[in-house]
Amino acid sequence: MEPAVRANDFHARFQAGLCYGDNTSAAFRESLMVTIKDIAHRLNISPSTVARALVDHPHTSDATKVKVRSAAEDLGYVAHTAARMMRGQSSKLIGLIIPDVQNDFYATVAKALADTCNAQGFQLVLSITEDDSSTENGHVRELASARAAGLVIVPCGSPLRDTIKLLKRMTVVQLIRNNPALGADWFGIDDENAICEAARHLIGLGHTRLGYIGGHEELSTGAARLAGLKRALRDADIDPATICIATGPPRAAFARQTFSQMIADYGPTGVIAGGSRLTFGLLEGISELGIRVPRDLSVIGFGDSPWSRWWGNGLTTIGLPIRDIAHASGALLLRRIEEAANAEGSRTTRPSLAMLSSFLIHRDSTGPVRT
Amino acid sequence: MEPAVRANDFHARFQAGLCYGDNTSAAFRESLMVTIKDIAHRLNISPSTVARALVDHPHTSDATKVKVRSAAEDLGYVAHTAARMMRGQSSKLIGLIIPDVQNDFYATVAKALADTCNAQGFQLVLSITEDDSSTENGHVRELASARAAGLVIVPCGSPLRDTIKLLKRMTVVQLIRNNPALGADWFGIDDENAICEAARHLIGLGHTRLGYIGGHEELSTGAARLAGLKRALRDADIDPATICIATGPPRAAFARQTFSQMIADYGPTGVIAGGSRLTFGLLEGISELGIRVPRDLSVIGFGDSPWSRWWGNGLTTIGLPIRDIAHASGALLLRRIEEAANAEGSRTTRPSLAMLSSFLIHRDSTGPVRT
DNA sequence: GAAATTTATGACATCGTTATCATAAAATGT
DNA sequence: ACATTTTATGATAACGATGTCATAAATTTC
Repeated sequence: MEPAVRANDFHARFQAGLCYGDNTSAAFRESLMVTIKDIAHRLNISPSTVARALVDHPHTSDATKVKVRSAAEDLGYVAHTAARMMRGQSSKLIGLIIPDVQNDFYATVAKALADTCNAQGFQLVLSITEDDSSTENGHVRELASARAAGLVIVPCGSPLRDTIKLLKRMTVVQLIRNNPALGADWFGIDDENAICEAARHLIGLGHTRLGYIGGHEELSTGAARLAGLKRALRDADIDPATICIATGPPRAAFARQTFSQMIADYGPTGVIAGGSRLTFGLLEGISELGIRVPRDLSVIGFGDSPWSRWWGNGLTTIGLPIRDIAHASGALLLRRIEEAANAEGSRTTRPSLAMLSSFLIHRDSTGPVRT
Repeated sequence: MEPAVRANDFHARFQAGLCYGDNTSAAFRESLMVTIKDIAHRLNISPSTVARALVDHPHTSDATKVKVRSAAEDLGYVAHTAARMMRGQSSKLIGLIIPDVQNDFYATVAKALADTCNAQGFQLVLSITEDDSSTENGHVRELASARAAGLVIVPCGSPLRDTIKLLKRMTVVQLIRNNPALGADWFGIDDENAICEAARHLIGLGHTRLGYIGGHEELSTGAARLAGLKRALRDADIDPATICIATGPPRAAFARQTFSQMIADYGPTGVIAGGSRLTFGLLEGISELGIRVPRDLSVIGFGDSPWSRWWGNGLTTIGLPIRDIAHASGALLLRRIEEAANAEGSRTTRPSLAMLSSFLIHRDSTGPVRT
């Protein structure tokens, strides 16, 4: 049915495919290196004056500004960010450290932050960890080395000590997951209530053979979501030991495998995913096994995607105000950056921890239990 | 007189007790500014020696290396990328300029390139244009300013002259869309054949009332895809004037609106989307109008997404070797960067243009025309 | 054991920009 | 017209790391 990606005539074409480029010789590369001194030299004025003219310094005559700007344009001058940065404390870089981008959840965050950065003259450095603490460390180290003005991070379960040490010195906003060791601001979901509500929904439909696939408990989200599940169970007088709870790496593959096993070993009538990537894996598993939803299984996904309503007759999901979180965290980060720049020294305000509510979106992947 | 507070003062202050244990006070911020001189000062050796020890220079004794490393670790030294960059030509930044990230298509590219960069010690700067040439220009300018080592770009329809001027000087690989004015390498899809194959599929099923929603013709992809459509029509002796062809901005909103109108005005029995975001909009339109697929309409999407098979009974799509393209373009970019670094000056190799084939994935959103 | 060689270190200049200060030129006030 | 302010410019010194050179120390060689 679905052919695997063909390694088509790629190589042949790659090597054969040539076109005729007119431009380019030694000159063009050197022209990128046009410096303030070059402009100064050409106009027979001092570098200082050129620098001032370029940044619209008040103590500069309009005539000079015009002259300089025109010469700069002419020579193709492009300011050297690194040299500029040397004088200031920090760069105009903002880091975004997330486990994944191929996911509406994080892609939305990336887009929102990119917008925020863009509007304020920052550049966004995208770092993907895949939840690996060592990769995470590498990214954090590089961002520290680049003197990033700040960063937004979805920290992995147990960051390396070095990572924590570095992050403590930087302007950081945590997203989704909260690691108190960082003492940093946090924007997240009310995870406990999110899962609690979902579980209640299933219980309300008569389901008692429940399955839950969530992220590791070492993740703040993993723990909170699990707590929410247990609260719902307690409230309904269901012994948690009688249902099937699985936690592990928050990846699609884990959910898919776990689900297969869960079906074989336990046979739940309702299942909840405790993460966006886990949702994806769960749906894959359901497709694979050809399970009829909601006839034979009720399903609730975590995080609403644009395609959620196209899954079957619509996937019931836990909707998240992810866009709000992303925008708010970006705005907060910028504020913190400004604070750090102005109030050189002690930070008075304490880390703010903000939690936004989720909202269950009822669609047709959940239904009353069949007897 | 006395220069502003220097980083070297950190130690003096620390010992004078001006910095208190609480990690949220002045101390931690300044400690990020630990410099090679600080290490040198503490060990009573010269900065040069410290620098050499840190980069494992051959002419350095092991004893010194150990001493220096330990002191660096101790003080929490983090190399200052910008300062390092000053001597070399270019930074360790690689730019990725794409219209969008909230899209499997581009998200996959971002992931692949991030991996490639990561493996080679580069950092990925993510720039989102939303197909706006002015935004694009801003991003390119900033990347030039940052002396990015190279960049991968999905150029927008008609880049500003300034953008082209800048790009010509940089190490660039174009993705998907090809702008010959840049004289840069390009990796793309065989767009013409992609759409041609799709159209033939519909025609083969008996459809003659066809709709096509594609990107602007000023986009190289828009033009090629349209050409493919027309070729299929010509081969089947269908006058292009008798079907409904719409081109516009490659956004979901455009496709959604256009589709509504197309249904009202023309009533096609088969429709093809000429872009990944257009596909999304088309599907939205179909949902909105409650059209039964493939009973009343056959649909072919552009670009296969993980959720494509979950749409209805499966969406027939034009599959793209996007991962291959992304990886290959990243690898090529790195090669070009290396070339540019070594062969200081004239570039001998000409821009390569590589085109990969798409593959139609037959699912259940296409069927024979009803009579 | 002296000369030649290798090895380790320090002093200094440099990358491109900008902040500081000093100075020159112009504008203002009396 | 002269003193005073304002305004425009230039010279210089940083920012932090590193490459170049010179020199000191350790090693080898005859």
